Amino acid sequence: MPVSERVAALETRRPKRADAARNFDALVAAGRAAFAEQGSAASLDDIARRAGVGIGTLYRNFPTRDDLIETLYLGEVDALADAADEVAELEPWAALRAWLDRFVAYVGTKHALLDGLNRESTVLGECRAIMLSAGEPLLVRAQAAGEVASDVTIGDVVKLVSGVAAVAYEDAAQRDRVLNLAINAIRL
Amino acid sequence: MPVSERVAALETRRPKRADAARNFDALVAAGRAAFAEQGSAASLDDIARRAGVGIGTLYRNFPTRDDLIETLYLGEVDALADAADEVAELEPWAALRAWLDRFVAYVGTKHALLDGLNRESTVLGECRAIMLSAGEPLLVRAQAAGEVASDVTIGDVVKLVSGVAAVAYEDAAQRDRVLNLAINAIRL
DNA sequence: CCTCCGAACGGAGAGTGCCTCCGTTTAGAG
DNA sequence: CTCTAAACGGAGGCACTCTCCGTTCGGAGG
Repeated sequence: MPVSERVAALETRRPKRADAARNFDALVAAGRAAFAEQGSAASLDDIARRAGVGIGTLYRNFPTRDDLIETLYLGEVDALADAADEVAELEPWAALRAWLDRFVAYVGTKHALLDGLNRESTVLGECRAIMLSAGEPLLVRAQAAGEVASDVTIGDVVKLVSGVAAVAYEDAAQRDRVLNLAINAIRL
Repeated sequence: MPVSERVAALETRRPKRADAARNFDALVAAGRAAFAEQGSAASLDDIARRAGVGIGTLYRNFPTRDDLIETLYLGEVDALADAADEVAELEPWAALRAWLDRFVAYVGTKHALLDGLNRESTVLGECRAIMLSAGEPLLVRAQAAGEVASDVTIGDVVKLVSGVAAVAYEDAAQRDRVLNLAINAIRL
């Protein structure tokens, strides 16, 4: 099943009545903005206010805080899966490396994604799986080209890189140094 | 200045009047227990209750939530600094590796420590510095023995390892695989 | 041993956030 | 245009953080 379909299958949340769909979209937009600004501590009351709907409406669409986060997360996973296609024409190692860099950059701005990566949840698990299957061909190709150890899995690589990407560094130079260290660790 | 003194210098919080000192200790013990059980979401009300003191007393000793966390953190840093001495007699690489393993194990159980590692704060900054100077000799020795690349700093190593230690893994095997990957990344 | 005062105590209450419940409104099918 | 099921939204209950201040008590001085 292609990625787009797998993502669509998870998007069953969006209601069909015109007003409800409008509110759903407003909530997602407000949620995205709030989490970007205030990190994972964003207040749901505040998100409802920004979206111009009552708190009740927020909770009807997203019964728990995690439900909302899951929906936001879905969009980000989607973007990451697209990135895997975009780098497909590069040389094997360069392609994998470029995707991982993209992953790191993405994770840096959207910190909520990282929290999600470690969280327990059916939807989030499926998201993780979607992302891993987007990256896997890149890893396999690099392994086939003899550039990466054959005993690492895409799951290992993502855990490694996401762990390193989550840390707060002194400065950009240290960040790059450590990130290089980590990514080169899988290289033969 | 030896580690014990640097730690002591940060312990100026503890009050001197008998009842106050008793309460301070009770709060620290309760805090340690609560954070161990419930993670970083532990409630301060609950901690005060466990310690058998009023919430007011908690706040007098620790004006903010972070003040309490800092104090708990201090004890953990202390333990890690001791660990560096304990492994000093091993071979250069083995000693560094053993200390990092200890670090990872510690961080695994006391998750609050990791949050602290990334947080902005004077006291926490000093704690970090204490921990780094405890680990540095081990790294330098391994570098002198030609076992570790000479251009990595102890700061880099700790960031790398703590990032990787913070991730939630599928199982212990994956955790070990990725951890090995990361630690061997600095090896020559 | 007693007095006394400033340090320490502790809990009521204000502020804020999460989430539920239910009376009111409204989209859109017939 | 009517009518009903779906959607709305905010008041209110509960939990937690933090402040404020009247009450208690440790321990120094007599």
